[in-house]
This record gives sequence, C-alpha cells and structure tokens, in this order.
Amino acid sequence: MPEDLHWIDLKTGGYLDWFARKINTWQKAHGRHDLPWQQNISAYRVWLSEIMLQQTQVETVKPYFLRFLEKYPKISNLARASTDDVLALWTGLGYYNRARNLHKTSIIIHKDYQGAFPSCLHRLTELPGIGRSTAGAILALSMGKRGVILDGNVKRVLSRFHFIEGYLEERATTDELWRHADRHTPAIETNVYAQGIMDLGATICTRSAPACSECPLIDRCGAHLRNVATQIPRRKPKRKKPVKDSLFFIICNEDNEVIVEKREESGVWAGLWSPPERCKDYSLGKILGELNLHEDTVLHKTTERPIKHSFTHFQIQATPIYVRVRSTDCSRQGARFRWINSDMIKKEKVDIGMSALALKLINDGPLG
DNA sequence: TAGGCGTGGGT
DNA sequence: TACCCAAGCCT
Repeated sequence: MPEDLHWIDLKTGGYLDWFARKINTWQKAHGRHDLPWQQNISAYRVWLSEIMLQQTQVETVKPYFLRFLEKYPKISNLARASTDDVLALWTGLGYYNRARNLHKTSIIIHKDYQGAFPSCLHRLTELPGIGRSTAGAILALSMGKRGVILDGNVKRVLSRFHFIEGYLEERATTDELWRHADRHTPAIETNVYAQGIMDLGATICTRSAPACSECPLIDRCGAHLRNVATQIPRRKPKRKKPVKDSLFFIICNEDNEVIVEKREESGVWAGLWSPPERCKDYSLGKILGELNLHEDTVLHKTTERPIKHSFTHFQIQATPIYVRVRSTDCSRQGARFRWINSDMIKKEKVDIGMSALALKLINDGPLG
C-alpha cells in the first residue's frame, strides 16, 4: 500500500497531512505519556494544568498540580473556596492573576454550566484566563475534539519548519503561525497531535541545541535545511529593565511571628501578603509608627545585602531590614497587617498568598 | 496594541 | 553575572 494512503482514515474520512502524520507517529513512540495531567484525564484536570503551565515549566508545575488536586479534587470544591485560599496554594508559582481567574472560572462553570466545561471554542474563550490556545488544548486533550494550540513550543516548531523569519512579537508573524497551526491540526487524533507537537518542541526542537537528527520533520524543515534552526524563531531585541530600589521590613517578635501586609490590588503581587515594602529612604521609625509599635520595643536591627529579584519587565533591588521587637499586644492587627508565625511560612504550608521573594526574605533571614 | 504580570532553569 | 525564556492572557 502506498504510504500516502495512510493520510486518509477510511472509517471517518479524517485527514492527516504529512506534518501531522509525522508528528503523531513520533508522539506514539517517543512522546510523553506519564505527566500527572495525562492520567485520569478530565476537562478539569487538563484546564488546571494548562493554566499552571502558562509560561511555566513542567517540573515547576508538577508539585503544585498535585497539591491543588488534593485540596480541590473537583471543580465544585474549587468554586466553593475563597480566593485567598486559592492564592495560598499558588504561593511561589507566579503570575497570580492566573489563580484569581482560575477561581472566577470555576464559579462560572459551577453556577452557569452545572459543573461541566463548555465544549466549543467560543464559550471556552469567554472564561477568565482561557485564551485561544488554552481553549484549543482543553478541546483537544480532554474532549476528543479538534482544538488548535499555539504555545511557545508550537511557535518554535512551526516557525522553524516553515522558516518564518519575522519577529515573534509582531502581529503578522503570530497570524501566520496561527494559520499554519490551524492548517496542520487534524480533525482525528487531535489529542495525539496536540500533545505531540508540544512534546516535540519540548524535547527535540528545543530553543538551543535542538536534536534535529532525531526529529521526524527533518526532511522538510525549512530552518534545518538552511542550517539556521537555532536562529529561529527571532525575537525583537529587548530594552534593559528598569531597577527599582525597595526596602523590605521583616519585623519579628519574640514569639517568632512576622508582620505581613496585604498588598495593593493592582501591580506586582497584587493582593498577596508580604513583609512591608517601602521606598528606599523610608525609616524604621515610620514603619513602626504605622504598626503602632514604639521604638523602644526594638531589640535588634540588622540590614542585609540587597537581593536582586527580576520580573519580566523590571527588577527589584530589595534591601531586607530585619528587626526583632518585644512581643506586645498593642501592635496593629487589622485588615492590612497580620502577625504570621514564621513556622507557617513554607511553600507547602503557608495558608495565605505570598510571593516567592516574601518567603525567601523571611526564611533566609537571621531572625529564624 | 504594547506592556503588565513571577519564577526558576539553562547557558 | 547577565540574559533568555517556558504549555499566554488581559487590558
């Protein structure tokens, strides 16, 4: 039988182009099949994993995914939780709006959809935190429907294969990539294809040092044929990040409790708890005043070396100021400030939403 | 529409 | 050290 006849599934009339056929054959033999979200597949689990995996590496996500499912095994459990509890489970994972949107969507699914995810692209992308690519992944990976994905892996594979030289940041490039992604995505075995093109990007068609000799697409890969795989995709040169100088006051009493402050609802770490961050010329006296603590309660103060903490768009130079104060019951403990036992400030245990830097400042400090 | 939004791993 | 960027979405 000529090889090309395999393009057509005689039972369904489904069609796989050369690209999809290569991807699917490779996936079945060499793709990943043992990721946590590939077991007991459901829309809830796939959705949760896709949200966590946005801009986040697989190995980072795994423990968060398992912890999350343990606490919220069903979407109804999540819908009934408080946003603060959800943020607590997200502590250290970053991009905390994902957690807020996750919670919002769980409530919508629970209330408007009787707990079942909608199965069309339009309804899925209406949900908070679900864009075109995540919706495609949910359709393909959990519902056996055709769904087109275009994440970082797929962008890399497609831009190399089709030798797309435009900057990834440009609209025309993204549009072109979506067209290719749509064109290649088959209507049958879409789940295999979706997982396959992502796995190929993650394990073979990597950013640096791609293993082209092991790639099933090698014969027709535009970038490889020109010997420029690592130069594609191209990105616009980036500006230098501005640096913001901040003080963080880690104030601890004799009972090993630390003061944390609820951050603004906008900006970085919106709505999370953190040791008070202030501008670089703020004084200890002022922060003690805010907390209703007298300066004569201070037992010890030490200023440590600044810590650099880098974001996508700027950098914080965080100078930690560690202060030990006498335990007192007249310090402020309202909506904005709380004393937290420092034993509770571990990623696995913390029961409020905190940033990774906040945990680091408290745990690595001299106050122990 | 370009920029805001985290963190950790790789080079 | 410094830079790049990873299963993107929202405004």
